[in-house]
Amino acid sequence: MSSMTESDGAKKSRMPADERRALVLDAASTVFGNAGYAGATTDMVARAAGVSQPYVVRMFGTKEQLFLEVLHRALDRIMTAFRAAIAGDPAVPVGRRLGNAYFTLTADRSILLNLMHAFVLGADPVIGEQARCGFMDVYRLLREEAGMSAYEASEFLAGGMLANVVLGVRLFDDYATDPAVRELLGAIFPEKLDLIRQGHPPLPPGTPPRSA
Amino acid sequence: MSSMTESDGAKKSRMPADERRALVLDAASTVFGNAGYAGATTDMVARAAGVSQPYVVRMFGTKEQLFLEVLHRALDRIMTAFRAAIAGDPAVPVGRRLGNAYFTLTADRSILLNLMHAFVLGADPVIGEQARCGFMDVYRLLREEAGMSAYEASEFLAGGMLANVVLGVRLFDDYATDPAVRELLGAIFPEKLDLIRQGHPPLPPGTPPRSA
DNA sequence: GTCTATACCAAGATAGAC
DNA sequence: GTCTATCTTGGTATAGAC
Repeated sequence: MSSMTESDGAKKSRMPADERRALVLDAASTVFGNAGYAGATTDMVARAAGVSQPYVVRMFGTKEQLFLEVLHRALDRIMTAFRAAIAGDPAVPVGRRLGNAYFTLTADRSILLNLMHAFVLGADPVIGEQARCGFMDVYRLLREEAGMSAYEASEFLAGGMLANVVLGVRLFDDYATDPAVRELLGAIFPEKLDLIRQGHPPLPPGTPPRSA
Repeated sequence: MSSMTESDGAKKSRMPADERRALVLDAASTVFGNAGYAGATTDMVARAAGVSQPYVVRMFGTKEQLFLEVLHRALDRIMTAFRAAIAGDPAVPVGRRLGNAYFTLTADRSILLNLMHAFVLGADPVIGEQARCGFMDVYRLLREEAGMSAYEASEFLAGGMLANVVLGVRLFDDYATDPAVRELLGAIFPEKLDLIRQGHPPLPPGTPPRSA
């Protein structure tokens, strides 16, 4: 709870800590998602969040801790979305429900991209450790909570990883020009293609275009 | 050809340019594979290759160009290995042959890891572009040269991406301790597990253990 | 062909004002 | 709670000797 009473109309003024924190975390997710852990700077994050660079460091301690928070939030979102899917309509098969849930997550591509950045940094003593744990947590959820077999779980994960790579490599940018791209996207996201065609999916509403 | 005549017993002395260049490129592949493009430094590469930092810059112009060479070499290795597999024994199905070829590539994990680092950097104007092209080149090879359907190709790619992630996140390090890890690896690399168990595969012979 | 020395800049983090 | 100013480190790249 804050002691402030003035109305905050998206102002530059001060706001409750939790709120600003969430704002910066969102910005960090986007920036890290695009540039990766090492490629991103705390200054990029600050700019994207509209605050000063020292402030983001102050809030999260270090750049590494900030990334870890981004990573954990991403893992949380996935686990939560999957659990909701598992608890969903029993008329449709779990795999299908989970696939839909995953596709929905795609709307904010930074979630999946940060996972990938972490996954590929397994050599890092701290990030790598967290990445391993997170990855296996998802696998265990698939096996134990969703009731998938080892084979089904690995097939599901494989599809997810391909989707992540397709998001990461920005294949959608070439959707219009390259027929092979269209064909591949159609194979990866069956019956989602109509959504994709409408420009809906991995180009989230609130994400400002940002290079490097 | 060099004008030198002295025998080079892994000496610190000068050697033909091509040879040193290949040496540095190998080192760069390892270092970039572990730390990623931004996370790696030209100094790490220099150390790993046993030369001075300015020299690696001199040889390749910039860090970015060095990474691009590493990336292209990785793509080359894959395309070459796949084409060899396609031309292989017609008695065994193509998908099987390609899978085996991919598993063999796994012996030098830096090849696959650098691909992943590049794939997830699609937002980068130059690396991203190369990554997109390389990715689609592989897809087209699968479709046009290997004769796979769009569905088969995407399934194959999905399995490959999962394998890459498993390499990146260093799941093999937990092979002994975590039963879930063993189960998953068994599902991903069927009938390769005996090799894995012997410690053979993604722990290549000549790669010095390197953290960060 | 390869090194040493170094210029130069970018980035993370700290101090302290408001 | 948030900023400005700044210290410090580390990293790319250049100059030039051997």
